[in-house]
Amino acid sequence: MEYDFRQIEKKWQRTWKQTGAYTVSNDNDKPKFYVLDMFPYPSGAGLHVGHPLGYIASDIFSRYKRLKGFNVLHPMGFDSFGLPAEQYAIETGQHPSDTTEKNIQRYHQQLDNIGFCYDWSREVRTSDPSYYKWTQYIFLQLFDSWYNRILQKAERIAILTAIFEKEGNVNLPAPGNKDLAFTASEWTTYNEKTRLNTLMQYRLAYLAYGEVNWCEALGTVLANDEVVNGVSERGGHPVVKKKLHQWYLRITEYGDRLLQGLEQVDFSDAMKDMQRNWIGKSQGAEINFTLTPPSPRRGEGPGKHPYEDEKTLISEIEAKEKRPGQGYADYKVFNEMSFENANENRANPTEAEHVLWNALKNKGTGFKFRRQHPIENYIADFVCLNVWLIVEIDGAYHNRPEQKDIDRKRDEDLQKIGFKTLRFTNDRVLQNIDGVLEEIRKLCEDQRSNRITNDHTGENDDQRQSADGPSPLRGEAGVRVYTTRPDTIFGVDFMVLAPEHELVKQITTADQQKEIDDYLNYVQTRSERERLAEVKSITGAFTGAYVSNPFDGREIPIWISEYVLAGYGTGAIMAVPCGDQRDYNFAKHFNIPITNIIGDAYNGEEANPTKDATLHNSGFMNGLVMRDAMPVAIDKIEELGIGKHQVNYRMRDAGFSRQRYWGEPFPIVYKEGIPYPLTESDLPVELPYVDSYGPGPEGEGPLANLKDWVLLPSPVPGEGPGMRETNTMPGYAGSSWYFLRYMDPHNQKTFVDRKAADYWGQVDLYIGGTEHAVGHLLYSRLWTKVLCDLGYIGFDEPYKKLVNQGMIQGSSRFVYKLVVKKSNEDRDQIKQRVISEIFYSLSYYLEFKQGRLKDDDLMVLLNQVSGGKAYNLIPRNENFSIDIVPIHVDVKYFDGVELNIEGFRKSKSEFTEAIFVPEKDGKYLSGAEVEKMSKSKYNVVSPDDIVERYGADTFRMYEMFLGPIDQSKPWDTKGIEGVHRFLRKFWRLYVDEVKGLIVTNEEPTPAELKVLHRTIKKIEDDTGRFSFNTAVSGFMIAANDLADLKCHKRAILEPLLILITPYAPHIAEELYQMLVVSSSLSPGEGRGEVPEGRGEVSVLNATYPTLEEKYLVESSKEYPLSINGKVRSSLTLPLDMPQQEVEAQVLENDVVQKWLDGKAPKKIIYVKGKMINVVT
RNA sequence: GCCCGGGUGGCGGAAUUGGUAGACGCAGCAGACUCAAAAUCUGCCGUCCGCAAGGAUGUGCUGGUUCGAUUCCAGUCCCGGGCACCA
Repeated sequence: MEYDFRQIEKKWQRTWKQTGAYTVSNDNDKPKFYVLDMFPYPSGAGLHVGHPLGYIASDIFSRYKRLKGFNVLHPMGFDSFGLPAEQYAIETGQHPSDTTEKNIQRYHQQLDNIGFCYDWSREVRTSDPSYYKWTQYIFLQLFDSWYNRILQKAERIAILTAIFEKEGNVNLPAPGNKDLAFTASEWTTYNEKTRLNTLMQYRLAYLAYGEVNWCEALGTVLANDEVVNGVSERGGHPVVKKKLHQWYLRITEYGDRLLQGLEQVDFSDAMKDMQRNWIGKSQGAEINFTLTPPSPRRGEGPGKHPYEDEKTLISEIEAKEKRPGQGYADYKVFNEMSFENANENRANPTEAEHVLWNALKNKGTGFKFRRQHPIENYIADFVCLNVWLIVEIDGAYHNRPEQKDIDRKRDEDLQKIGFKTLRFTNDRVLQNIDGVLEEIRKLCEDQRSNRITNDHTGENDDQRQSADGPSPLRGEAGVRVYTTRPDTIFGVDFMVLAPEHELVKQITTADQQKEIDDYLNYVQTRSERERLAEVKSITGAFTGAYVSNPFDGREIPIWISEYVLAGYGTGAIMAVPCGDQRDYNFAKHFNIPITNIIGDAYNGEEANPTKDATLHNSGFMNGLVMRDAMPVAIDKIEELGIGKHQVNYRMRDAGFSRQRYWGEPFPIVYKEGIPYPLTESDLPVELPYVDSYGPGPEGEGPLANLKDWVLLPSPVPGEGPGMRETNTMPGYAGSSWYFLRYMDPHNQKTFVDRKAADYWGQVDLYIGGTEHAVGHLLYSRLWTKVLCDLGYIGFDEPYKKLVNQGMIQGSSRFVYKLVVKKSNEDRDQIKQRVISEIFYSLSYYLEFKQGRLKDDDLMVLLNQVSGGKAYNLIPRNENFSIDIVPIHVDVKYFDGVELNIEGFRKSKSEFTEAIFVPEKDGKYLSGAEVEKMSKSKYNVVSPDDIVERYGADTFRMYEMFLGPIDQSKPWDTKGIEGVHRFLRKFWRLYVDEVKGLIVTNEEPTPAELKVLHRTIKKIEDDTGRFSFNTAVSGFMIAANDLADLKCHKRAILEPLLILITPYAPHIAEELYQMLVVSSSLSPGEGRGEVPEGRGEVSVLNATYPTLEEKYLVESSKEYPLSINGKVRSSLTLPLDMPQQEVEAQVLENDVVQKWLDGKAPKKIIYVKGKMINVVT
């Protein structure tokens, strides 16, 4: 009886399906084990042989664990929302749900062919409303949560509002806006809109107006990890920054926990490093350097204020006003004098100011005002810092046209910083103080709402990176920097601001204005891509302004440069050229003198970023090692009140909206611009069916075109109309929690029952590719932590162990085509002309490229194979030259590297008449190269073809045999023969072609038992450590040994079947059934066909054989006998022989005597059970 | 540039704690069976010298530690992956 894998595999796949062999119960006494694959996106191309690698590994492990007595959950599903289906829909007009369904069918079939043990009754599809209902539900939970930094966990919004009512937000600075501050009583005065806007600054899923990665070609925004080198990860389209209203997940709040969680999970170091890198936590200090007034000493003269010329005018007016000096103060350039002026003015208010102040100071508006308060370059009459509102009272001179310009400029300047100015005339204040107050109050409220909502400015939004609450000193004049090296503060030689930094326009001196403007222009004209593509060049400009070093008072010039990013830290750095290479390069380029604070450690030619040098020129820190100086510096900085210890993260909050159709709709409705969550009973918000997938108006998604769907007459009974959110969720939404749904896939009440979640718990083994290191894995970890904090599940890391499978690369094949070029023309104009399809075999190509074959030689060869027609085929004259170029050919036309010429001829009409110049032995050989498997390289191998030709068991074992699971390796179809031969050999241990089953009940010999138990040990060890390739070789060795021993004994062969079941389940089941139905055997007796439908006894549920060490115990060992470390001979000795006797035996050995040549050895090294070495 | 991996026959790879380098398989060569083919089986298979016995050499390169190094240490080159002006 032959090994008929086709019939066997089909039969058992059918049987297992019928008997529900893979159905898993949540109610089981056995210990649980959860094995998960990263579920696939069902693409139109189907699976290639690279995809199942991880699935096979997890399948083997699942089956192994099941045989070892575990209740194993091993599910599969589809990540079926996503861009490609939509792109395909745009191109072909087919609805994504149709193509997705079709693709899933195909995947199903392909996966089933390979014989995986998935419990398909638990299948999930992220695009199925019954699934995404719960994705939407979890989104609502994120929306209804905030991160309590004190308790380090997510809590419900209701808890937050309760706290606000009690104590305002003094202890809970808003992560979305660190300048937001209000008291309990202020909170109680807030209207609904203000409250909701305030809460939005805390929610874990929040809406904000911010800079996003906009991809025009895809018509959507992309998350940071979906942008690679300034272009989209999918498709490589350009990505630009754009400001849009977007949903975000506040992942930055979880930065620390995501970092700490890595300590508890078993991921590869590379994977952990990638995540740590992405999170990018750094410790340092934020320091404020105060601006120094322009000083004549520097020979630049005082910075000339644009309105200095107005002095005459002013004095004129002053004479008429009641208070001399006041007018001038308005335009005074900011310096220390401002404070004096302010104090002076407070003492001398005008009458109108006095009246208004009395009304404002006892909170007549409900908002706190200050008077005569310096703000940047100006002094405001009245200001409410909470809502950024300035109130000015204007005297008569403000009516003059010149003054109006000045006022407008002033208002604009303040507007740029964020202040709104409200102006009243003296008369109005004096005549209608109540009306003025009401107007101020109203504007305050508006300002408050606006400020709360509009503060998410994407990349410029530094508050989202700082976990430590509000930063000091806003509005105080100075340059705030973030540094990880406060110990180097005495080495600061200049400051650098990002070009976009808000201070730039305020501090630039008149002299430097042009230079700065030119530089800003230059920066603006450069796209993101240019900046990235360009080799780092040193550019920058000097602002003309200075700060002083708080420790030694040194004046430090302020520069701007592209190399400082607006989006990280404070957007400004203190440059220490002796310790930072970029600062060094910048200093050299612009001739800025460098201060050395590390003595000999600095060689003057490059920066030295060491932390181990001793500090010089560093005031009170002199003599300290830098590493130790850091806390000293921070303490001092905090003591002086000029800064504080600060933790920064590189990671940004995750954008959560896409302007696409094929994704989860948001369960959100807008009323008067405010987003409201729908209730659970409104879920799922089903994705409406559309016919066109074009973008909506103003960067909105396709859903915005569905007016009927968008407009809700009355979202909540008894309330006004609302508009649906038209964005959809990104690809990672559904995949962030799918592992939970498998545990309880049909639950209608909740996304996973707590009992089911408690039973299955963490995924014990997760297998997938490294490409999800910072995307899916990080988001999935975040969701798990939130759901754990909120009490839905009892663990906060989803995946206990992660194994990354490597890529299977394609092996491309080339043929070498002759082309004729016109050679006497410009390079660009060379016209390639194909006279006929002529292909040279590999060796000619190589020799031609090495110059060992010339054009004429090629012609001679061609003449031979074409029967003397070469010169008819290729018209030759001196204007032409010939060349050979490699072209990709589909691997299916090759047997190894030999071309199947007939098959190739048939593949395309132009090849039918092709001429081949073969090697001397008549074979046409191709070139081969290892490349990524892809359609365009014609090197894709489909698992379907392989399974059809060799069977699923062979395919499974071969994929494992290729090499270590986590390594990338090329596919080589030829090599599969070896594994297939092995399985046939394995089969022949049990079944004879003629006699049928030949398994006997004879007693096994010690040698046979040794083979079995050695194999048990090997397979258990190797499977346990995911070394599947060596396990397969272990099976081969066992089969070879047993065949040599002519062993056909049931006592050996039955346990062996169970061992191989995880790897090759079909053949194992077939043979097992034969053995089971023939319980008493004599030689030659055996059943042939095994009937279908026998589910009650199955090798899938057999008991795993137990290793018995006693069969492996050896009494003697053949030792390698080496002399001076080189093996010269071997010597078999009993293992229990004492050392002295061993040494005596060794000395008697002929080979040893020969090498000793009569001399006594210096030493004999004897390692019991390992080796013997004689040292002469 | 920084951070991780990795360099072993013609090829995929093995050597789990420092102890016989090249398991297992592919490809190749020689042979058996066969009218023939397929299938199967046997032998050889890192390189160099040698008929052989045997010897020399050999895990990217240069050193070191050790009785003994693919394995540990230092330096260096190359390949792959990740991050990339992150202060």
